[in-house]
Amino acid sequence: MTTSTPDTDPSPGDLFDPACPTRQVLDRVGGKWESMVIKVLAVASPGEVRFADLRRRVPGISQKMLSQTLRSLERDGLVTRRVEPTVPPAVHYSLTPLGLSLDGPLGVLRAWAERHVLEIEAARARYDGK
Amino acid sequence: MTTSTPDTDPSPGDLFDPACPTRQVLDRVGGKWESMVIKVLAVASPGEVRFADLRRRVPGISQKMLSQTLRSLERDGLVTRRVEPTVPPAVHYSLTPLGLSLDGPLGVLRAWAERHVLEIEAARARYDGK
DNA sequence: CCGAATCCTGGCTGATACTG
DNA sequence: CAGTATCAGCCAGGATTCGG
Repeated sequence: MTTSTPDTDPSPGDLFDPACPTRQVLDRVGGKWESMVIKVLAVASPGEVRFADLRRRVPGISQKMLSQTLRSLERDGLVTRRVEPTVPPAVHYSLTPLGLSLDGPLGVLRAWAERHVLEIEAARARYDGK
Repeated sequence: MTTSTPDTDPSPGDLFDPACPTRQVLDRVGGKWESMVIKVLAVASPGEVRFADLRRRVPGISQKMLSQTLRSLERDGLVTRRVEPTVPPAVHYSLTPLGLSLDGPLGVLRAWAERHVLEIEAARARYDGK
């Protein structure tokens, strides 16, 4: 309680800023496919993965969503796209150092999720039961 | 599958399971307001916060979204709801131990976001510029 | 093989108004 | 004060088709 007085104003303002870093990252990673693509690329890292391979490794994703996801990740500097000028063209994707560094924090979240998922499901069942 | 052979089959299958723990957590935390509410409650922890206070501390949220967010967090056992039988009624919210434990992993993500947001924005500007 | 373009739908979200 | 109900708009996401 030196200067901060949580009772009056904890001022966690950064989180509410439209340009808040956490907000931006959550918007990115919180999507339906982003985390899966990142994980697949992280597992393959530092190797590259072709579009069709990627699609096979992410069951259920459509071409559209895979393209879209990859483009947004590329835009944010998390993924590198390399086109091989053959016919038909072969496109390879890989994680940038930045993208790879994100896998750590995601891993922490994954670990938490796996450790507590049973409690969550139990709480959910309890809540729904009443 | 005891030996890991990332080249042939990394089998990250758990992530693709509809009941995948990470998926569930991301679906929860990835929402627009969940992370903010959790952070505000974590800052106040172990104290309680009233509905109106909460609303004041999450600028821009509507009553509807706050109610909805709190209910989903309560359902998953992350938040406790305590009703004081006065007139008018006063409702207090607080983080459960489970909810508080989630603030750690979220903190890791926040730290990563703050450390790398400039790189992301730079990459974005670069990508959009071309 | 890669991915862009189009159409379409369900769910999330916000604004407003109402109840206890 | 706390919460619900209703209506309307937007956008992520899926299916399909076409192009390079």
